[in-house]
Amino acid sequence: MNSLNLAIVEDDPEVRWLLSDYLHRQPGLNVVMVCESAEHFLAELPDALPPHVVLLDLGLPGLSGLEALPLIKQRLPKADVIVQTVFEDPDRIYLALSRGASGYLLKSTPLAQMQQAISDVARGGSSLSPSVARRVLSHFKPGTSHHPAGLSSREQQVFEGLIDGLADKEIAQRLGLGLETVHTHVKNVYHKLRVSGRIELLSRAARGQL
Amino acid sequence: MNSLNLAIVEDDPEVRWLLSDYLHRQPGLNVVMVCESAEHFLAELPDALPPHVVLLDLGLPGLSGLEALPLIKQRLPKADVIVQTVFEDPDRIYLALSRGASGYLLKSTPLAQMQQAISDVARGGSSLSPSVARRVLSHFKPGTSHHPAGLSSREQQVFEGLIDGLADKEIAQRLGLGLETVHTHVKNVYHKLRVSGRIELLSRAARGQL
DNA sequence: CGCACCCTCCCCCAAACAGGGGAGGGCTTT
DNA sequence: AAAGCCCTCCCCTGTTTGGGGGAGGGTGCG
Repeated sequence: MNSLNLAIVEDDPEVRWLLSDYLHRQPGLNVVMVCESAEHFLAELPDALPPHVVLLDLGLPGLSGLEALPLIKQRLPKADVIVQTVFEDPDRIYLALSRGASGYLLKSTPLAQMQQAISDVARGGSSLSPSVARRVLSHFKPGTSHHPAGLSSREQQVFEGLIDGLADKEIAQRLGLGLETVHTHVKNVYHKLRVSGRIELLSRAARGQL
Repeated sequence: MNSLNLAIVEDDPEVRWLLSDYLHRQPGLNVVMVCESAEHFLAELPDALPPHVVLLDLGLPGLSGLEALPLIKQRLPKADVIVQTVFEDPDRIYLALSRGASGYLLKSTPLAQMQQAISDVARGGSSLSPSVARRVLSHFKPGTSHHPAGLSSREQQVFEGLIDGLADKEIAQRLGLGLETVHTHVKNVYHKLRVSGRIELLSRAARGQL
């Protein structure tokens, strides 16, 4: 059980060689598949030892890594997929993570850290390159994510109160305003964000659509 | 410019000594403050070289690290704070990250990785211990978050309707129930999740506390 | 069998919310 | 000076929520 089955999916022959060569020599690591495309990987899956960890390049020709991810997770629900790429844009990161990637490493990652990441995910952890982690964390900072455009500064404050689940009355107290004033701002916020009310607003916020 | 000013806030004398001793010897690292409490740290800030990175223990007596974090970020907006703790619970992680932590390391982290983390954040990255990263990533998977325990199956369905921002009437239609029935389920969901109503429920969901 | 739990539906009522209107004062831009 | 936006407050109404009660039928367990 100490042997960890690893699959590598990477189109660049040189990188593929480097990776498989290095990782193959690591004790406890068993490189069971080395594929040049997601299609090959999926096709060869039934014939190979099921991998515990898949190292997946995002920039693949044909079926991209992003498209392949859900398919892989579907076939191997228990496997951990580490995504490896040069791309650092928030969209790709978000998509990869929401599709079940257990790690997101940039191609600049040294081989030793790559190996570390593999054993981290195998132990039930996750691994992110520092700059990727920074982007992920910025999602959690209220100041960064909750910034709908087009709202006046007062409306921003009222909006934050709404997100915090406060009643109009409480927002009024927090901001030192009259209830009716808050009511007006709230109505304007609804119009500008084109929601029908608090509940739709919060529901969208809960699902990251704001 | 190559010298990185570091502050350490840690109540355990032994850990404090270990950290400061090790980090002090690293080239390019300049340990400018070593404090046993957040209060000391804040008090001594004006007299010291402003740190670029703060290593902050969460389990401090008096002002906890979680409480101190916003204060530190307020005084040193450009500094990166790495939180260090034994705690691995989602609430604490979420709070620390939303209050601006640039890293979240468990106390089990080896000193060498600690140093790596410090230079990572100094370069504009972030660093998370693998198990923490896993929890953070699970936030991005839609399927994982919406599964509150203790709800009956009907209540689960009603709960999903609530998250989707539906009114009782709409939930009733979706599930083919009477309005009053939905009303009852909704009330039970509130009680079980201990929220005062839809708005608190959605507000918590929006902030990942559910 | 009794008990607990769930699902279903009903009544009542106070509070909050949504949406519509208006109105005065300030501020910048044209 | 006029127009436009923002902030402040007030009026009205109907609908929705939230919280309390009860009640009948189902299922499962000891």
